[in-house]
Amino acid sequence: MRSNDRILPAAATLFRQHGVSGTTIRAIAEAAEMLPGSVTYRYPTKESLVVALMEKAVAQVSSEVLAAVEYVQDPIERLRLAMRAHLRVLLGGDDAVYVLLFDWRRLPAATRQQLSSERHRYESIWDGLIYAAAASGQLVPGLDLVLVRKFAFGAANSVAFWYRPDGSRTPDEIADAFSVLIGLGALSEGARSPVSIDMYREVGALRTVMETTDSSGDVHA
Amino acid sequence: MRSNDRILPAAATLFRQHGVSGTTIRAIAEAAEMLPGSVTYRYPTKESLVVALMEKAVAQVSSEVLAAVEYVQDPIERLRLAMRAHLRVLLGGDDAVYVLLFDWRRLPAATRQQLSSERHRYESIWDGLIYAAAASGQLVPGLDLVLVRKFAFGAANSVAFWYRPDGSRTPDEIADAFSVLIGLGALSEGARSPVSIDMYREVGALRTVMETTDSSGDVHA
Amino acid sequence: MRSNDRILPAAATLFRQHGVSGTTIRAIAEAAEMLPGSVTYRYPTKESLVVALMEKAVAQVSSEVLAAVEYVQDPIERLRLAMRAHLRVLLGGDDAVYVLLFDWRRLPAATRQQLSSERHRYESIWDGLIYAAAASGQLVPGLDLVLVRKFAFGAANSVAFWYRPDGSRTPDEIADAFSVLIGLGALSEGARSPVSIDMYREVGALRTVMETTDSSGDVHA
Amino acid sequence: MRSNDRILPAAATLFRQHGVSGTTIRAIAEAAEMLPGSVTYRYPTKESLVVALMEKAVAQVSSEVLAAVEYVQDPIERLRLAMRAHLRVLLGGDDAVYVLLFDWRRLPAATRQQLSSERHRYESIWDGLIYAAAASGQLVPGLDLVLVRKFAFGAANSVAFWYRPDGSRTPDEIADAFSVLIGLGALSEGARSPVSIDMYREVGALRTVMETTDSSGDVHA
DNA sequence: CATGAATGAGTGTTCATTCAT
DNA sequence: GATGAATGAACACTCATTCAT
Repeated sequence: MRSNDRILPAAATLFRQHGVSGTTIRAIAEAAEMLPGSVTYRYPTKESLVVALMEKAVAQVSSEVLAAVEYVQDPIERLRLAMRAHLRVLLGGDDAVYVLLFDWRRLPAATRQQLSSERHRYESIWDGLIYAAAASGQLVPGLDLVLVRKFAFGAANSVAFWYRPDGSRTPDEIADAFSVLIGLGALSEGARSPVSIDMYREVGALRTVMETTDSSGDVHA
Repeated sequence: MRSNDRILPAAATLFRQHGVSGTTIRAIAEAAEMLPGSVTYRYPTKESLVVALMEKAVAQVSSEVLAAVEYVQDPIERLRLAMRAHLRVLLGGDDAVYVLLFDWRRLPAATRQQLSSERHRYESIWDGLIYAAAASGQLVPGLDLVLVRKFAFGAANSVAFWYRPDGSRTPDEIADAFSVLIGLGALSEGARSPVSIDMYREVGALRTVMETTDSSGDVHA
Repeated sequence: MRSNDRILPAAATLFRQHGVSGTTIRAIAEAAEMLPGSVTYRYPTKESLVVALMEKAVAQVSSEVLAAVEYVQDPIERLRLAMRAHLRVLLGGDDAVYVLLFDWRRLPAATRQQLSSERHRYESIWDGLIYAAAASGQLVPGLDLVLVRKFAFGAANSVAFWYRPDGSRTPDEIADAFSVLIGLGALSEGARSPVSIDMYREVGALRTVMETTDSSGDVHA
Repeated sequence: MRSNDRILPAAATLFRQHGVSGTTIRAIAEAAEMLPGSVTYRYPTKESLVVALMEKAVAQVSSEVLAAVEYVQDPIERLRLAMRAHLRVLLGGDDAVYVLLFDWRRLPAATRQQLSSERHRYESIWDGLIYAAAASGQLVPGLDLVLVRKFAFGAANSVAFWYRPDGSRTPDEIADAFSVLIGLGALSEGARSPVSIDMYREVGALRTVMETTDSSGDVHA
């Protein structure tokens, strides 16, 4: 039980960096300061390691999101807090969540099946939040809620591609901005007033910012 | 000159399904109805295949987006049409774009460097579109354009995770729905919610809907 | 620890027969009654195998030569005994020394560098022996010692090309004959010509003799 | 017939540097500024290339040695001139001879058989020279002539390992020194007079010389 | 004559996994 | 619990050779 603590984080970090199939048991063992045989001793197959990692990740993000909205009633506020919690976990340094996000599609079908109940539990949480917000009439009317949900998650999870801890915005600030975009259709509100000169500057700086954040390997294409 | 045509699509499809490191040259050769040595004859290394694929992908998506906006003046309409073109290419069956999107981060740094100029060219197209929209005064002033852009691309690209050609919505409908969500255009018919709010009463029902669209292996956790 | 003992001799024998680049890891594994992966497990690269082999060879020939001259004072006798020891090791069945001799030039420069200190140590032994003989005044003065040394080693090492264990002369006899040729010692029995000058009258007869000793694949062209 | 001129020298040079099995048809083609298929067009197999090369080499060295001794009668002088001619060809830049020397043992038995008549013709030349010298009574008495011959060739051919065109001795000078050592048993002659101080200097310099000549990849062990 | 696309056997090496210790 | 030697299938890649053009 002791070295378990070392294997899982080491595997998560490597999986995040190189993907599951791009990571070797040897590399995990080395990062965990063990021998390959010892890793296999605890996790008989590579897949079992992935499963353990994903179970841990979904449990963590679920509990964090639930805790965040626990004492709040307003549906929109609940969505906002949930988004904050989701991004906090995603960006907060736990590499396990990345694996859950970006290697899920490439897991063998059998493994996906095995993990689906945990994932469904987390998705149900969000389903409830979105349903409640829609039922309260505070979301963009007329849109397919399923589509809204997919867009929201896609955008939120893609933050992991470009977020850098030393950047200018905190996870909470990013989450709040996204909540506005999802929940209010913000761009459509208000008059089509001319933009200020300041905005030009910002757009002019856009490329520069992208160059900077891009060094982490992100693709915005 | 003849088999070149077969290698690239075969590789793209397999890369999309299993990732670059999860795809073997042998598998590509088999899919292209060749021998492994013949694949290596044309693309001396696996990486050169990836590079060729990405170059093709970015060239294609660039030209499609440029063509889509060519004869349109209104900046908002241009953005909306660009999003349509982007999603059309992304979802339209050319697996190469998937690779560009989802394996970029795991490419060796040297390879990324090699491709970065092409990618930047495409990103510049979007920068120009966004800049023009902002300059025309048709966007809500005061918004963080960088975040809006990241949100939009994250959401748009994530469609690739769950889109299925046999689904109920075309790429254009999805693109329009997204444009509406972020306030750029009118709601197209297909993007309207096919179900009433009443349907969502039971969260359990929502889950069923998701399972259907999700079976492609997407994870929104 | 167990199979290590089998890999090195197997590799030495094959390297000697087919050269380093003409020998496959698979062939070595087969000769050592293992699987290719097991050979690579112990010697991660082919080159590391060559290095290990050469290190072993030079250590062995060094210690044998040093042991042979240990209790002898006369510089000429020391040279004669050293030549005996050198040929004994070279011809004595340890194929590793062959590799050291005949594949050295084709090793990658980096590998040669890695091994050069060991080789130099052995060469220094001979330098010392030659220097002492010269200093004792027992060599013909005025000779180019450098050329003598090169001649001696060239001739001695070339014995490996044609020597056969089942031949009529022992390594010691060959060594003594060479010592006589270059004026270092008395003629041993075995090195005396087994045939009279008369036998050479017919050059055709000489050819027959050569063919017999030459069948190991030597070329004197 | 035109590009033949390019293939053979290119192959010889590469064979010398990396050995026959260490040289690829691709590399030869590249050095000859052709394509791999074009090399195979002229020499259907790699082995046929080796055979052509060796035939050329042995023809050349044979004719040069025969020409050198043509008008000379004295057996010892004939040996000396033959050694000069042999070394001149060996060191004179024609890489083909190297192949004949150092890869002969590793040729397939069938190929060796195919070339043996040419080789035998050259060896017979030397057999005649040595026999005549022995019959004239001018060689070291009592030694096995076959052994003398083997030593002489071994020493002479090993010069190729360390000779450098920019060195301090010409091929002819080296050949003459070797002729003395073979033909006269020079070291045994004369009184055992003390060596001069100059000789110490020379021996002291031995190591330095070796270091220098060694950079070509020679091993004297 | 020469090309170069294609082959298929083979290369050195990797890797998840097993198992005796 | 943990080790590390050993496995054997698989991997990316190489290579001499073939052959239609």
